[in-house]
Amino acid sequence: MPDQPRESRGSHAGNRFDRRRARTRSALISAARALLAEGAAAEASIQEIADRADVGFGSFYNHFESKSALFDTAVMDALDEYGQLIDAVAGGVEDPAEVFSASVRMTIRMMETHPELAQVLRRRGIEQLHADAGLAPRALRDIEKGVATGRFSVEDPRIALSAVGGSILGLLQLESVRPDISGPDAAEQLAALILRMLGLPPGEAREVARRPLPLEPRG
Amino acid sequence: MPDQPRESRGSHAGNRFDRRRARTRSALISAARALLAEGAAAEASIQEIADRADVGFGSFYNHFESKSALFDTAVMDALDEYGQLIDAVAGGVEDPAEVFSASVRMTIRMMETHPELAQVLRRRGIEQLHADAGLAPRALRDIEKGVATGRFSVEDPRIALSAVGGSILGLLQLESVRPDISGPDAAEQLAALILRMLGLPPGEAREVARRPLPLEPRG
DNA sequence: ATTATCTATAGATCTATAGATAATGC
DNA sequence: ATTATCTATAGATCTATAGATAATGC
Repeated sequence: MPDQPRESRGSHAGNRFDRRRARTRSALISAARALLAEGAAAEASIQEIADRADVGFGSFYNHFESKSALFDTAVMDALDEYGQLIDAVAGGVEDPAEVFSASVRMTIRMMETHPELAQVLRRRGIEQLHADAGLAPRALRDIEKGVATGRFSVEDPRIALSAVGGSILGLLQLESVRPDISGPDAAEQLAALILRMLGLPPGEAREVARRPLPLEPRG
Repeated sequence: MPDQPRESRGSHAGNRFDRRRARTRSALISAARALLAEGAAAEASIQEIADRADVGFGSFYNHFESKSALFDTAVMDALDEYGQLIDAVAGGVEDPAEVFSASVRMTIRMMETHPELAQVLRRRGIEQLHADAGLAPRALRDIEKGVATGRFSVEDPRIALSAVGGSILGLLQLESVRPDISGPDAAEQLAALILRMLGLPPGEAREVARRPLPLEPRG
């Protein structure tokens, strides 16, 4: 079991020991994220990870019990960051249709604005599609809200969540293998498809999908 | 490089040598498929795979150059079988909307009728979503056909394919983590959502999604 | 005689840990 | 004095191959 610092605080709190510790840990997570994004995670040895992080080999075990523990943490870390980016764009929006539209467009554009994050999402997102924490519960809540207000029309919101989330990951995959298909246009098309799926009339779906984004993505 | 049999024919053709060879190869692929379905593929050693296949360790190298070559083959093999099952159900259907409806419902029900196949599809399907062979080109063709006849309304058929395929994988994932959500009802709901996404009016989407399947799945 | 399979093993990793070193706290 | 990091390494895999064995062809 990795040692715990005497007091656990935010990453930049504590004394110099704590900060150094946090830096090492963060370097390992960053290296793991990069490997995840490259698809090289499965083959990477702990030695390679430590080298990438520019950290002594033994330090690994100060922070993680095993490789898979590190990669699990790195996935959660990436999805947390993803959630924050989405919140920054869609957080204050009232209309559930616009929330989804903005989230979808933002996510697809991440292939260019945040490529590493987008690759992690593409490769590992489906496993987290129904997690009890993170983005999924909020998306579910937004679907239910849309149903309650009559804007959406779906029977089981969890099924709709699966379909919405899966279709986003599908387009990330497409853009990943066909780099010629990309950019705002593909994102708007998908947003319109998803809004139709959720029950908006085609014309309205299209209109919402083309509204200006509430905030440009901030990196 | 694994040796080639003197003549390559179908799996049951040739002399007894060829058949024995084919049996060993097939046992390795089956073991790999089972491991893929269990999610244990990443950690499995060649020794474990050979043991599962009830095959001598060295035989592995008669057939595959590496573990990943075997797993790649096993994924293709599973998706081929998947394609055949889908063809059996949707092959003779004319209406593209009904083709998708039947394919979707059949795929979701595979969680019960063909669990191993469904798990492989769930874990590896997204990588094959835009392959040049297999199911993807046929689905793309059906989308284009639907657009040409006015039944579907989408801008870029490849984006629609991503969304359709991804949403199916999303529901497979949901059923995998929440076994209480399953069965024909979930499958019909997703089929209706997908048809709406492709441009059918909600009432019609629902009607098509509930038509009797052209053929019951045959195992 | 030919070919695939099987057994045994050398050599190459790779993981986990022990102990030394460096950085910081008090 | 305390704590994290780093270096070195023992022991445990794991892969790939060589050579023996078993099955089949002709």
